[in-house]
Amino acid sequence: MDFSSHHTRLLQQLDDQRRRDLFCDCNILVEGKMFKAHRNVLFASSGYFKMLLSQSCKDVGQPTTATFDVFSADTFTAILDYVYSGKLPLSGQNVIEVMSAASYLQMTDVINVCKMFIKSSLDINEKDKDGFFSLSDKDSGSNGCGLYAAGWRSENSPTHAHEAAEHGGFIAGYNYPPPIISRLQRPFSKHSRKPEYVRKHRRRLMPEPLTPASISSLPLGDLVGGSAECMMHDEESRDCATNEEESSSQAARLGSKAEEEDEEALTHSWPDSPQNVESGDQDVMPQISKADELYKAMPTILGVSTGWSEDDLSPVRFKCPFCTHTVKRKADLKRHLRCHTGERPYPCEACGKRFTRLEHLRNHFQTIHEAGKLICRRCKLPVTNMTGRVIQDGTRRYRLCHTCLTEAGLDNVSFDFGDDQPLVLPPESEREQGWSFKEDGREENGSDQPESDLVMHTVDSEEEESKSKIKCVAGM
DNA sequence: CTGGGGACGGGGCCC
DNA sequence: GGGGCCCCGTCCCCA
Repeated sequence: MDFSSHHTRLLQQLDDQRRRDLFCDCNILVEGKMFKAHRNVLFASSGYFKMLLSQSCKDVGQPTTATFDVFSADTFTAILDYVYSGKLPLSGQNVIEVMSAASYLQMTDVINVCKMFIKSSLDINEKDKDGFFSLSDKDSGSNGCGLYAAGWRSENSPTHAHEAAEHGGFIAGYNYPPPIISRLQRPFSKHSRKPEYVRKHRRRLMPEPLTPASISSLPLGDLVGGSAECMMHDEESRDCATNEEESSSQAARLGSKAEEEDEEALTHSWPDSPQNVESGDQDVMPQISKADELYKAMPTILGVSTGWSEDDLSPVRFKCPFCTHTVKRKADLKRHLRCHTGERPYPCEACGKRFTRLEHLRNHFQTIHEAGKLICRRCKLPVTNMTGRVIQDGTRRYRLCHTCLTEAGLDNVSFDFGDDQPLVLPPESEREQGWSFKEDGREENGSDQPESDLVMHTVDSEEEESKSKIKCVAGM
């Protein structure tokens, strides 16, 4: 007896009943469009509905009606289809809104799949050596469109994979329970005006990108608007190309890898794109480069012809797929993408704080840990080693003039910061744990050879001090 | 409560 | 393309 297909058939039956409006006891009104569903199915699929239906459980005999205005009917259609089929039709155009809606509805597995879709589309995550799922053009047919399946996955779910292949997409399988998303990336940028929540809490959020809960609290328009606009030139991508063999193999690999890596991946950085992405949007990006691989993996990042203008003689600008921002250079786009991915490849060895750029790290280190500013922190007057001293306060260093030292009662304290006395770094466990970034296959965080190993150089004379620079042993 | 300053993020652009 | 510099905007802290 084939037990493994039982739940599949059961789900198909329920889906059939839903489509025929049989035994539906829950009405969901989205943007004026009425959806019928079974409350027990919704209850089991969504934390939101679980709460909603729990509160209205006394009225079991009466149909429950829920109204949503925070996402579109199309989005809810995709989600409802997923609930009743385990297959999630994702594309670059709907993934953000689906993820946002899933966050609102507290459907963690859907969020996971969306997150993986985005991550794979970005292809920033290091291509796993043993074949971790990556949505390259080759996989997705240069369209960023895939058919994901999550949940209800049997141990050997060839049915889904096969169906996905038939749909021209591919399958991402999950086993229940899906891992809890701990972090998501911020799909905002300076130019797609950040929601008030993000702007107000940016500093607090920076070490940890948005959580699903926080995303759900964000205005949907901010999530959707930029994305939708950015995907406008993705018309040709609507046709999901097929690659059955790849789809199946990817699905199989993903099924085994996704669950164990998902949580980790969320807290990891998204290192640079893989080296072996093959096909791409050759019409737009004929050159093969590291950045191209990223763009190929996210085919909506394309050169956008904006025409010639007085201010900009360059006929092509590169458009961010997550916001309306365009840049002249691909390298600038690559840099810009970090503000969406949350990638922070440059950790401060002193305090663990991570930065998107080496220059930011350098500035931070010089300012915070190297007492690089030759001004008295207290009176703001210029200070030299002759007129003041360096004070070490934890991992912070700053300068005080002799006057302020006296006033602070620190004039008799010995501050002997010789060259042989490096900044005392906090234990690894106490440092801020953020992204663990890999580049060129080298572990950075917690490894013996970090990418940017900052070495403190304390000098005596100003002349030497001016020469004192942060030494980035590797990567510089 | 408010204004100033520090720290930081991000864009433009040069080398 | 990467590194770096400059500039500006935002947020937070503190007086």
